[in-house]
Amino acid sequence: MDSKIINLKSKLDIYKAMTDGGNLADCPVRDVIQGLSGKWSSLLMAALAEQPYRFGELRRLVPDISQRMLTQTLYDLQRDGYVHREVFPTKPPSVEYSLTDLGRSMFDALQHLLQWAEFNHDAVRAARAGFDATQA
Amino acid sequence: MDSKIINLKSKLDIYKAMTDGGNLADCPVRDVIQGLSGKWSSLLMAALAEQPYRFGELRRLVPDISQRMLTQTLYDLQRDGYVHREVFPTKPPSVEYSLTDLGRSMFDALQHLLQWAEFNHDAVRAARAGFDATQA
DNA sequence: GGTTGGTAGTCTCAAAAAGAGACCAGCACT
DNA sequence: AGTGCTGGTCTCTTTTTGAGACTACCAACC
Repeated sequence: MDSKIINLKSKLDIYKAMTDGGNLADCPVRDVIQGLSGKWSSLLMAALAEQPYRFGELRRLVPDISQRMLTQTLYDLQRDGYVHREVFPTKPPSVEYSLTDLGRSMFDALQHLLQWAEFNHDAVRAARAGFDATQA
Repeated sequence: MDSKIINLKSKLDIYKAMTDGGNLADCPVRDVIQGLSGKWSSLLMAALAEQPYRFGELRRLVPDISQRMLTQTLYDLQRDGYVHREVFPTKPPSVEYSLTDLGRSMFDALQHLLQWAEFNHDAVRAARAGFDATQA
């Protein structure tokens, strides 16, 4: 009887230890990553890493983003300290977005993933095709 | 008269050149990144990078994921070739998920970003607090 | 032999997020 | 006066996500 109880107990302990020890569920990483895991975040970071852009330029540069999502994603990136927003009081006032130091630092890390993606997208596409074939 | 037309034209050309030349909107990177930009993808990758897990183990390991999203995210990761799914015909059949070589390769790149996040989450939290203060 | 608990999921419905597109005010050029 | 540019906001619809009930099978327990 006890053997089973011990089994169960040790299992729970293992899970608890994992949750505490692993860096999976504890907030710091997730808290930061969630801000970058949006559909447009990495794309806009890549754009702004190249050079500063104005709102309308970004909209034209990424034609399939809606104004609403562009506004909101830039707002989120600004809030997290990656992007600097500067308003110029020209006749039609223009707004320029640029990376902060923190943003550039983060983009350096993100860059690895982007390069991996560029390099291995054939492998991923092949995997998808193969998977879909076996499922059909 | 012509000067303005030329201005407009050159502007359009610039945008066009950007769209073609930049790696922002062209699909290869986006196609791959979108698969990783889900809310749970990087978290599950981190878990499986540590060791293989079974379905129920992952569910307990990440308590705030719903079964639906766990099923679907694992499915997507498997489809993109990052995760291997193996069914063991035990009495209650168990399913083990593990990283493929492609998955490990991708996680190496992702790891940079995760480490950056762990290292800089104080700066990000500070930026958020400061931003929220000025907006209030 | 009926209850409980473990396996890995699916199904349905509500809530949240994203996309599409109208609308705004102000100014410049025609 | 009409058109187009600036950077947005507002509303409506569609998609995605989350919460949780439900399936089916088996094993142990009472």
